[in-house]
Order: sequence, then C-alpha cells, then structure tokens
Amino acid sequence: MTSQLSVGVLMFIAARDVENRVIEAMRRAGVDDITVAQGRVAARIGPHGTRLSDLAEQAQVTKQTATALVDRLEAAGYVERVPDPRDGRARLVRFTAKGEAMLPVARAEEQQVEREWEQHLGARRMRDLRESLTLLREITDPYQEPADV
Amino acid sequence: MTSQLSVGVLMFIAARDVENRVIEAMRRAGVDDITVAQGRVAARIGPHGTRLSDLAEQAQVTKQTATALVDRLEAAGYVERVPDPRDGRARLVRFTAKGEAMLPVARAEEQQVEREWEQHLGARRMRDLRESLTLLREITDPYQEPADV
DNA sequence: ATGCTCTAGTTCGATAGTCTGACCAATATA
DNA sequence: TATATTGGTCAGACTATCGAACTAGAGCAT
Repeated sequence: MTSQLSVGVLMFIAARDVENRVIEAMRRAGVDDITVAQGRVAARIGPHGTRLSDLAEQAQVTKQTATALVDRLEAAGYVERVPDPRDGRARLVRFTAKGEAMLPVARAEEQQVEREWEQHLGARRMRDLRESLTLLREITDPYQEPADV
Repeated sequence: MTSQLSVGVLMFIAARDVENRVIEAMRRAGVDDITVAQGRVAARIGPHGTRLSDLAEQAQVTKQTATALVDRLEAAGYVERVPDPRDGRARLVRFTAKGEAMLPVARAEEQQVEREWEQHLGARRMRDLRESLTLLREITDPYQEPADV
C-alpha cells in the first residue's frame, strides 16, 4: 500500500464518508428506506420540483436509472410526479410532505460533518477546501444548469 | 437548485470525475472489461498482494462484495489468488502480468487529471487540497493500515 | 493438549443500481 | 408539413451489494 494515495482516492474516501453518515443519520431518525443512490437523486430535487431528465443529468446517470430511482422514492412516499406546465411531455419530480420532512435531517448531518471537518482542518483550510472544490466543479461536472431556472 | 452545494456533494462530483476518466482511459487503451467498482478494489491491491478481507475493509464493502469483485477481476485475467504464507486460511490477491500491464494506464490518467486540476487551481491551492484531503482521511477513513505491512 | 472463540473466504439468495435498445408522444426545427 | 429532437417509460441483462450461513484455520484460555 503506497503511503501516498492519489487525490482522486482521497476525494472518494471523504465523499463516501459524508454519504454514509447522512444515510445513517436518516436511519436513526426513522427514515430507513432510502439508499445512497436514491439519496443522490433526491438531493438534486429543487424546491419547485425538478424534471426527471434534469435529475438524470445532474446525477450523471441515464434517464432509465433516474426513472427507477424516482420510482422507488415515489413508492416510498418521499416524492411525487406532477405534470410540468411548460412541457406536455415532461413531469416534475417534487417532494411530498413526507419528503420535505426528511430534508432537515439530511441537511443537519451534512452541516455537522462540515463542522467536524472544519474543526479538524481549521477554518482557513476548510474555507480553502470549499473554494477549491467549487472551482474544480467547473471542470469536473458535466452538468449545465438549465438556462431558465 | 441552491447555488451553494454542500462540500460533500462537491467532493462527490470531483471524485466521480476522476473515476470515470480513469475507466475511460483504460477503455481507450483496450481494457474495457473493468467496471468502476472493480477498479476501486483493484486500486487497493498492494505490490505483493493483498488479502481479500483487507481489500474489503479498505473499500468499505463486505467480504462477500469483495469476493464477487475479485472473482470478476480474476475471471478477466487481471488478478490471481495465491495462498498467504502467513495464514493457512487466507489468500493473497495479486495482479497477473495482464493486471500489472494495465496499472500504468490508470496511474497515467490519474496524474493527468491531477495536472489539469493543478492547472485550474494553481499550485498552491492544489498543494493545500492534497494536504487537507490527507488530513481529512484521518477522520473519514475507517480503514486502519495492517500493523505488519 | 483441549476446548472455545474468532476469523478468512466462499456460497446462497435477494434486492438495488445501472446500462443499452426500443418505443411513443410532445416539442422544436427546417 | 415533414423531419429531427427530446421527455419519460418499458424490457432485458448484467453488476454491485448485503445478510445469513458455513467450513476450516488461527488465536486464546484453561
């Protein structure tokens, strides 16, 4: 085992930790029927609903995968599909009241993780980390924000 | 869509990019039968072989998952299992010549990605990023290095 | 030395994730 | 109007992942 892991692996380890902790926190709060993959999609749903195709693009999975993941979230009662008034073909995926209720749990844990990271790294490093990651997103995220948000 | 993504999501996006790019580079080089999940395990195999249970622990998956992933890598000819001289129960998973041959491809792409990141961020930011990620690993990676490596 | 506990790796069964190909209907474009 | 593109779903197939269970080897206590 080389003592010097690549930045990609280090990044993966940290990201994995956050995801697992958020899922765990939700389990402890009684939301135990959401998987990591479902959570990745759910986390992309905007406040007024988001198209399935947009979710797929954000999560960088195929439409079919997004369909399947949303199917499960819908079956579990966290999201619903409603027609998109701007396009007769499209549907908006939005949170149900049940879904809205779980969001604060996830958000709180994310913030808890970030506080612990900041405690470990120091405020300056944490700030720099966020800035660097935000910059990196410019070249690592294929997703392009819809023009009319 | 909130304009401020959590650090966890930003981290995930960057890590995903690296993984996808490495897999793509290997595809272009003719290694088109390794999946991302298999690559995650393969990347943990040490120079003299690594125990399956160690791989599982590093990758934070169950032994069964690691077994299945190694099964596939073995079937594809990239790794082999040999007895571990230090423990009659254990096997070491090590690269075959075919597996050894693919490593430089993955490494080269990882380094190419890092160069591009450094170009985008600047040398200082990149150095800080690596340092912060290394520090974060202390609190985000449950894996403990074996005492006798 | 013996008995018990723990561990390495495998098998089985089941579920979730993921993709390609295909399809239909709505929308956009020439 | 005809054609191309797009949104979402279905079908089929493969991969990833986990819990449960099991066997054999190793570790530990007596």
